[in-house]
Amino acid sequence: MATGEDDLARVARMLAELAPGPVDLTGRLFAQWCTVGSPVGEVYVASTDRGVCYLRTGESVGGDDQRFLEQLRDRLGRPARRAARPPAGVAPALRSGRPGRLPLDLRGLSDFERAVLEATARIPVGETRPYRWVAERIARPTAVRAVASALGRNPVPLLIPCHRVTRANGDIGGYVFGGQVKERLLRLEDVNVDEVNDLAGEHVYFLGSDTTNIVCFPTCHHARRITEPHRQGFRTIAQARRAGYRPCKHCKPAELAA
DNA sequence: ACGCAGGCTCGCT
DNA sequence: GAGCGAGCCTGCG
Repeated sequence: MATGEDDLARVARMLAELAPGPVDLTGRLFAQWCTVGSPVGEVYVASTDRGVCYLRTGESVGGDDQRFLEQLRDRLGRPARRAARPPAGVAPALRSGRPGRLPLDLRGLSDFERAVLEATARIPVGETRPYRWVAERIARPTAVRAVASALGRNPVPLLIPCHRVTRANGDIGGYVFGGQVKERLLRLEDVNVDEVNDLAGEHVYFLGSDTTNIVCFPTCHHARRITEPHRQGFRTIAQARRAGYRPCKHCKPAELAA
């Protein structure tokens, strides 16, 4: 619980920041929150004047406004007021699964955490990537578990699509809101979860086309267009390379060119 | 051969 | 500097 003194100090600092120009005081001092529909039911969304800063599903807080507000306070450390509507763009972003240029306020996170979230945000709707892929994209190829930890602290799930990051062995992996919600989200995005599982059962983690000699992650949009007779499965990228394939430039199943 | 549980390890906070 | 995993790997049954 923050004390009155903490709040006063905070207000003083914020007022100092305000000095330069005319602004909406209320917008600067208070975060705002409201609920909005999403593919997995009502979600609570909080935002500051800089963008969305926190999101929880109604389910995850038992539909209890107070529980959401406690969690928000832990994340934000400043007061929040209820708003009638979410910031512009939030509802479409949730509906489409594409945050696009929706402003997010990720202050308070480490550089590492922000890098993880930024890389994750680039995974297209309907596709998945392994934790290792995210680690490679942020130039920390061995920090796979730290990536997982960072995603576990994602303050804005759904908007930053951490549900699209799955385990290398084909398992769906964990999720803030539970594995079942993760799977539901992926199915709603038309990820063929069953096919991915079937392939993993045969230790196939990559798909290539023998007409183009390109290998992809199985959920890559390009992989899904490979016609049956030309589909080749691979267990590793090294194996695919030995067979004369190169990694897809869209899904980038291997960062290290060779 | 395969699914599973346990142990282990590695960066980050 | 210790603790902590939304993972990974291995060995067993």
